[in-house]
Amino acid sequence: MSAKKVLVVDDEASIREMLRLALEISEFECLEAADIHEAYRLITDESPDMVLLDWMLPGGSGIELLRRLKKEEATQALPVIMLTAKTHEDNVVQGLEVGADDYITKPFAPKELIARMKAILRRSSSEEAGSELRVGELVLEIDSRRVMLSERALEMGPTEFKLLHFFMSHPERAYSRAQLLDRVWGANVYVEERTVDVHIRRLRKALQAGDPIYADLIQTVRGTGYRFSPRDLAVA
Amino acid sequence: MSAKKVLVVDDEASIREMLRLALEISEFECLEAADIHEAYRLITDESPDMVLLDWMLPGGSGIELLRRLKKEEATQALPVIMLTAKTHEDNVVQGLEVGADDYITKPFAPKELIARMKAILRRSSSEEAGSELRVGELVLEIDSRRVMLSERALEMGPTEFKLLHFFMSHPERAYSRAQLLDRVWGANVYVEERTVDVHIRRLRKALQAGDPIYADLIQTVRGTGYRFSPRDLAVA
DNA sequence: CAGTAATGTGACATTCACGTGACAGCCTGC
DNA sequence: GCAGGCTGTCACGTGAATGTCACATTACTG
Repeated sequence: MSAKKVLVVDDEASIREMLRLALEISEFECLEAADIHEAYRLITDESPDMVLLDWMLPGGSGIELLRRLKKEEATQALPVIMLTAKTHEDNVVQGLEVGADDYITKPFAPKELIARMKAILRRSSSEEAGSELRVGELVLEIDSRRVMLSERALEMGPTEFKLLHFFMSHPERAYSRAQLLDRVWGANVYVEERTVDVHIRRLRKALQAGDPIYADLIQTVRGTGYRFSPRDLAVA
Repeated sequence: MSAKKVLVVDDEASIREMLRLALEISEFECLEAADIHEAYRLITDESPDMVLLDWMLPGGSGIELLRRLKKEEATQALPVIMLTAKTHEDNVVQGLEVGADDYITKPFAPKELIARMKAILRRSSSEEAGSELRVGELVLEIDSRRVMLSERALEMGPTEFKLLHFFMSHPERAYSRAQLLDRVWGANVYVEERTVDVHIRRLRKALQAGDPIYADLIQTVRGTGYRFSPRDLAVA
């Protein structure tokens, strides 16, 4: 994998310097911009893989840039992490609503930032893989929001679809109920953990209706949670 | 989730005391060391989940310990937060280069320290993902929570999995039943020491089901406890 | 070689996690 | 309004996992 380009947008030179250091240690290529105008130029000229964006910037707050990026087709998919000194929930919510992929409050540990960046890059690179996910005869069509099994459509609710989508994007890995709630239902939603069980049940039922073998794709990991395992399908 | 063990390394008793207080309020288990030698002993004996390390220490500065920890395979992944009174960029950079996960300058708010600790633990526990432990044909897949032996999955309960995980992370070393209870079951859990024997038995049985040779990986050290010894596998 | 302490092992009761069906509230569209 | 799909929660049943014991077996001691 070639080095990823990261654009740092912050008006304080010392912070840019610190980030450059941290990024280069982790083998990212680093671009810097001190204001929105410069940032926008670099984005179009250099097409970085990710943007680290300060909330407060001269010549317009960072969120304006974010809004602009998300409005334009070409830059919509560009991952953005907001950097903010503020901890108020409002800002976080506002940032995420406009489309930031993550936010991190100053001061932060460089390593944590790097970790989040990697997580986001991993996600975005695996998600652009076509508009459908496939496991054996099972095909999840993201755009049409349909699931096909051996040419026949499977019936399932929106939650089961999202759950299956998540599982198919993250195979061979056990997730706790809490993690699933977080990733599928979304954070700051409170529902009982056992609710996951019920939706797992519904999803299994839907898969089973298509082909009994495929229900075994979703395995229970006792004491932990669930796992989607195409690997064991071939064996069976 | 069992309480995380944190080792505090500082020569000033008052600071250790303060940290112990803060940590215990936040439900961390706290170990203390006043010098590098003691710190190193505790790290190998108690294998804490994280180290808070003072920069200036008698008998060698903290950074020397850090360097040592990062050089050795067994302790490389152990998260370290540097505590320092100095604010010079140099030190920070030096600390991060050697591999500290974060640094924090005195005086600091306990709350901030705790917050950073949690952030780092969250990361390290999820970053352990993707990795796997391997001994010969035996592969412990951490993120999928499975144990494979010669491509076939082994059946075992959660406790046996944790036990094996611990053993594979700490090979060639004998542990007493008390130590195993502490590490695998978690501190402040009271069960009979002989219970360990039973789970050892179950684990051996699971390994044996895969390949009889592999049951010998777990050796009895009479009068002491048990040892996981891949070394003797090749010999046999 | 007997005696004793330490460990192996099978069985068992209990606890606990999970599967499952039922149901009430909530939307949405008719 | 009501019909129907979707959701979250609960209660109940079941089987797995756990901890403990009793007894068998093995290793040390003198």
